[in-house]
Amino acid sequence: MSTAIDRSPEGGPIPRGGGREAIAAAAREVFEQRGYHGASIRDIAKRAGLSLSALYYWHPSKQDLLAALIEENTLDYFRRCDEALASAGEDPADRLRALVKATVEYRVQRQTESNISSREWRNLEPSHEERLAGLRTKASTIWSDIVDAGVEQGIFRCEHPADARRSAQAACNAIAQWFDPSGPVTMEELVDHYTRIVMRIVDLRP
Amino acid sequence: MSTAIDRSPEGGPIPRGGGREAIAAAAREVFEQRGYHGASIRDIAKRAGLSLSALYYWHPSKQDLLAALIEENTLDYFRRCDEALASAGEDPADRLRALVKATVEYRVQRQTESNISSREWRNLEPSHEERLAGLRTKASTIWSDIVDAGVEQGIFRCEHPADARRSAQAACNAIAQWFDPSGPVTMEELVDHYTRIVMRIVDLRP
Amino acid sequence: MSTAIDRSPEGGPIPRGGGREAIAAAAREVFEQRGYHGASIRDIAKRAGLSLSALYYWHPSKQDLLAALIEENTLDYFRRCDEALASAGEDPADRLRALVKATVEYRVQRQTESNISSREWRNLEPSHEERLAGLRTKASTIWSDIVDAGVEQGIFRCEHPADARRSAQAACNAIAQWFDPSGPVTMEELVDHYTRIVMRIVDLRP
Amino acid sequence: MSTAIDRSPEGGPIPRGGGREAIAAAAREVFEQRGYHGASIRDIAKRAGLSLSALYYWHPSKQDLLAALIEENTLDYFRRCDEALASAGEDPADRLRALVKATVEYRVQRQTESNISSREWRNLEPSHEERLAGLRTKASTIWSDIVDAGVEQGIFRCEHPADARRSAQAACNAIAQWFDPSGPVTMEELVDHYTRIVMRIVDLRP
DNA sequence: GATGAATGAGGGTTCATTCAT
DNA sequence: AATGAATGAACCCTCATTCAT
Repeated sequence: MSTAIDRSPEGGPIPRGGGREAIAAAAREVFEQRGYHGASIRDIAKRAGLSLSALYYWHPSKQDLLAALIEENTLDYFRRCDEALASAGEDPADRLRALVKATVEYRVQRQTESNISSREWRNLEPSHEERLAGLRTKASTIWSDIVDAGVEQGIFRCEHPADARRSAQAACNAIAQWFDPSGPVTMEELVDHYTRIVMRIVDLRP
Repeated sequence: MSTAIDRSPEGGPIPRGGGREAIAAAAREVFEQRGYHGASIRDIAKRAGLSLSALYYWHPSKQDLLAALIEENTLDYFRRCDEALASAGEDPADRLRALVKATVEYRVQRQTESNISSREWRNLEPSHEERLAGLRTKASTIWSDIVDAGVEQGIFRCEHPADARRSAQAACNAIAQWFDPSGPVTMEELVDHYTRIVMRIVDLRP
Repeated sequence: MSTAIDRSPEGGPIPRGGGREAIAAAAREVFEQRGYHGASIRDIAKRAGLSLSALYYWHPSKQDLLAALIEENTLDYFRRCDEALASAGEDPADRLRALVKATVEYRVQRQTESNISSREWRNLEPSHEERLAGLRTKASTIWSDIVDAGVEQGIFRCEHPADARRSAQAACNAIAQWFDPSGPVTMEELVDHYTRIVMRIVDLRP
Repeated sequence: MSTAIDRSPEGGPIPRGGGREAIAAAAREVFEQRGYHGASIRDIAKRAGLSLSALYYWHPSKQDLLAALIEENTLDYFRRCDEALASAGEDPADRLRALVKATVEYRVQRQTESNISSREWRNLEPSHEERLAGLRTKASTIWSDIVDAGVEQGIFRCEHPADARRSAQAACNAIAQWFDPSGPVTMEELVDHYTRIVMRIVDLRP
């Protein structure tokens, strides 16, 4: 239901807290809907219920805002992965199941953040890209470490672990693009489906 | 027919044949590098070695240019798919192998076009989006028809065909994002790898 | 007399010619009146009777506009000096008289340009400053060459040629700041007065 | 009394005594380096080591800050002139020597202040300009009174006292623009040089 | 087929200033 | 005596687009 204030085409205004977080929340939505270059800083400010200049009080530039968002999202995802893996034991199959579960859940619960992170990396300027390069690497190694271990131990029989890893990641990441929270599929079901798919991709034999 | 050679990855205008194709070629590169909103019509004209107004002689607007590109790319991809499927027989496994082959080859040979199509659909304005909606649908059904047939016939044993189809597509489409033509992997190897992966995703049992 | 169009607080609009020169003329006036940082590119466009974007069609930036103006002014001044000196013979006293005449006339006839050049050098960004550094040097040497020659030949008896040169230049340059074209003093008188003063500064003895 | 030491030519906040003077010192530097319109009140606050709002506690606006600075500088200069003239006797030549000495010393010792005063008068808004108009006048009459007296008494033989006065002032004032405290010329030498030059400008005959 | 010149809207950003605390 | 947070106006500049030629 739209409010009297014309600031939000859908979902109502977002007065979730003081400046900094209100802006971040608004930026997440606008960046997701319009993309980095299609998003105007004025839209973000309006959506946040703040003036244009207030935005600059909290964030030095549109770029920094994007970089901050991406960094925050990525760290949040890693935190979830690390927690899941910490209680997953040593077995590569168990670890991979935990990683798939953490990833699918993140893609579903943090759909907006997932889409921003995957689409807008390319719009980071060199300085930020370099600063965050380590995160990109980790996003790959967190998967390949497990897949490689499983292959080494003979648990996963896929012949091309690199492509298997890329396929598994691509499949899980794509969820954020099409998942409809109001649709019939639950997150638990998705976790189940994608766990099976990924296990077949790496060719786990029982 | 445009060749693989007429691509200049960085800098320098492209004094290809006549206006229309020069503009399309330039637009492909600029849209891929900067994204639709990040790309300026001036950049495209400059890259095409033409004046700004010449561009408007051939294309009525930036939007139309994008829509034309996406449509062209998609039709090209479908042509390849249709050809491959025409000579593939009736067996769902054979047909899926043919589709994977056509898709992987397209992602490798038409990397730029692939990336534009997947990234920039969202920047089509409603009128164009509606006009091209059928293409989007076909991009799914071309896969799901085969997967569903295979499942029905008991050839593919995957329990969740919709998710299997999405995973297979996501895996193949992602190739355009990371493939490095100067890297060690050949297209033929990729076709082989991804065929195996997709067959495992749909759970083909020999 | 002000016109119906509200674009010029004084002096009426300046439709002296096509884009480029109209802008330069407007920029000269606005830069002189408000200084570089105090001048807004919008004011300049309005004064030139053009849109804001037309200005950018002709000049890539406010900085370039300033640099172009300064360069143009300075070259114009040097042209006058060179002509005057070319027909002045070898005698340092004659040459200095010619230089004073050329300078005073330029300060009077090109008052606006003179003031911009002297005040706004400091607002040139490094790249432009470096490019134009040679002009700055010449503006000094054109004077000091003559003064030094006169001192060497015993014609000028001033003990401190460097300070004499600086004083003479400062005196002549200041004219542009206070000269009132509607006042009682004519340019010819000024040339006469300042010639005498400069001759005394370098201590010419008859 | 402020000393010559409390000047930090580049960078670093200035944690001098209390707010008011810290701000004035910072403003002097920033106004000199960037000019009134090029200077930002934020730069000044930062340089003063204070918050933006603290600056507004002490000075009601950027304009007032500029006016206060100019007034202070000018009064300081006049104080020095008056002291010098008070102990100079009645002879116009002696008085002129004293004025040159006081002026050159001020231009050298208060280079920043000199440059602000000469460059930024034009950026005073009408109300302040009117209030300080008397100071501008005095800056002229303090020189012309002496020159005129000398001419009347037949001590100075220059034919055009007004231009002589302007030239002398321009020569002395320019010192602040080029003087390099780390250079080879001492202030005492400069006083000597410029005294001779001014005496020749007014055509003192021994 | 193609151009040079121009435009109005909007881009990101900085400004001097204010106000509750 | 000083601050952090916020504002509206204005900044320089770039955008997609148009139009007479």
